[in-house]
Amino acid sequence: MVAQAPQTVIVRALGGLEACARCGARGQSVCSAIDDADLGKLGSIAVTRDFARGQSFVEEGEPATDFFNITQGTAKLYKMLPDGRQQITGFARTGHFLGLAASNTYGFSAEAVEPVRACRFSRQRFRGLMEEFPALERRLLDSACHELVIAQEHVLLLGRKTARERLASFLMTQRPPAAPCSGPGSDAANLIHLPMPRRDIADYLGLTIETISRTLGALKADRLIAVPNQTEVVILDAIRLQELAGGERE
Amino acid sequence: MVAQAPQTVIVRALGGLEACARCGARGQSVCSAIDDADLGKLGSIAVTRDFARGQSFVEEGEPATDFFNITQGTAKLYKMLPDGRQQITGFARTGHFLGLAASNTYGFSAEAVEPVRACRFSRQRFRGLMEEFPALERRLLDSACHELVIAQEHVLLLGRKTARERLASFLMTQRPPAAPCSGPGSDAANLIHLPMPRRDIADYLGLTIETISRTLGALKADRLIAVPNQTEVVILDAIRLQELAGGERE
DNA sequence: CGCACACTTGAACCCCCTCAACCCAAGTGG
DNA sequence: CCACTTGGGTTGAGGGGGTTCAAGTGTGCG
Repeated sequence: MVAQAPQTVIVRALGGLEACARCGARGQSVCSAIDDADLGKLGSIAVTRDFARGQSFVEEGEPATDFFNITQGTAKLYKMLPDGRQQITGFARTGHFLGLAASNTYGFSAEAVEPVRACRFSRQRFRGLMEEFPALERRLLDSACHELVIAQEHVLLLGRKTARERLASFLMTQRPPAAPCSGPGSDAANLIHLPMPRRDIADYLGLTIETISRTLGALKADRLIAVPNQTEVVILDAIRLQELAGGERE
Repeated sequence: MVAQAPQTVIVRALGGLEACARCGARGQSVCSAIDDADLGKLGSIAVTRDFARGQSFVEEGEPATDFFNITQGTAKLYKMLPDGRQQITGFARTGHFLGLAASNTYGFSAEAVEPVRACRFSRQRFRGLMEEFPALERRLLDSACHELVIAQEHVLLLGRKTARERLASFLMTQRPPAAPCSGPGSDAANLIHLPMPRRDIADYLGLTIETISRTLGALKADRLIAVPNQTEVVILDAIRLQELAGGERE
């Protein structure tokens, strides 16, 4: 059962003609495949929804009725085993397109790890739009290929990297995207915000929370990173951390 | 550098008009998106190649110039770390479409684990065909989504399953596809041929060859499987093996 | 026969897990 | 204002699943 937000949380089905044009996430998402003139058609089938931290909006095994596009916040995508073991397959941030599935049911669950705003599209209507705008389909294929590459990198991490290397890899991928205005030595690129708890980092890296804690401590002791508080990490030596992430034996 | 087959091994650029129509892999591959009348156009840009066991035909990091479609045999797709650690991301069999990449370089390597025959398509020309036949692009998107689901299942396996569960999962996925004529209790569905050596199974499951050997022995001792020879496994108790693969604690 | 190669088996080790205690900050209520 | 609770994070001690290292066992092939 997909958790439903209370009716009051439905933000707006209104303003379909403008919502998309004003959307800050547009440039980072598949929606940019549709140009301004036709944006109304996209807006008319989109419903904006807000999800509180901990709220889930896709459940593995349920009928795959909708696509989602994250416009704000972070969600975790995960699979579970019957005895409760959890594996997070990825974190979805602004611009991430969700809901591609091979069958008629979702193959994963999605839950907000910090407040999330997302556009929901009926699968059926979105498919209609794809027929009308081939560029949208092309963009979706690109997106799927990109996710495939990420997933294969994740497979390498889980299958062959040590705890230290996994954490280094994770931190490198969590670096904020380089702002075009900032120089290469910018500090901003080395400040990492971690909206998710240790439990989720562990479930993403195939480790336990204790190992996350200890390994963070070890990286800190080696002066590769600093940990000012629980939700932030500063990269002190990006070069060595990158080598570690890449699996170079030290 | 992509290993080149000797010139003599190029099978035929001839018969483009008929090769695809007679291709046994057509029904299982993306090529079925193109109907008989237009099949010549597909054939005209396809080159059939044979690769011997151990020969590699895609190298991680090299420019992604081609797509491949496996029409016979089995190839392993893998990534490597600088110190030689290897992680196999999947085995490509008949009908598997290869070469989707996010960037202009391949994100993985491919090597034949048994003699492979494949169709090679220039990326550029194949893109042209996609413009002409939207059904081909749709089919490719479906294929990418399917691979994504497989990859996420692989992530779950590597992140959270025990060696026993990993091997059980692997064996269940290696079962031959159910032949439509055979009944449900058919023995054929329980006879597994493993063309790849233990080393490759280990590198796929994130384990070592010793653990593969020992765990196969344990499953055999528990009467879940039989191992008549090195390349074959017989599933004796599909139900319990499936439970084990699914992560039910015993 | 003898070599090569893949696989199996055994013993010791180690990285990470498990279990448990502890810390700390943020409520909550009297 | 402080006692109490709660939940996330850290730290410590001990154990175990899988690795490592090493030897042994086929098995095909010249």
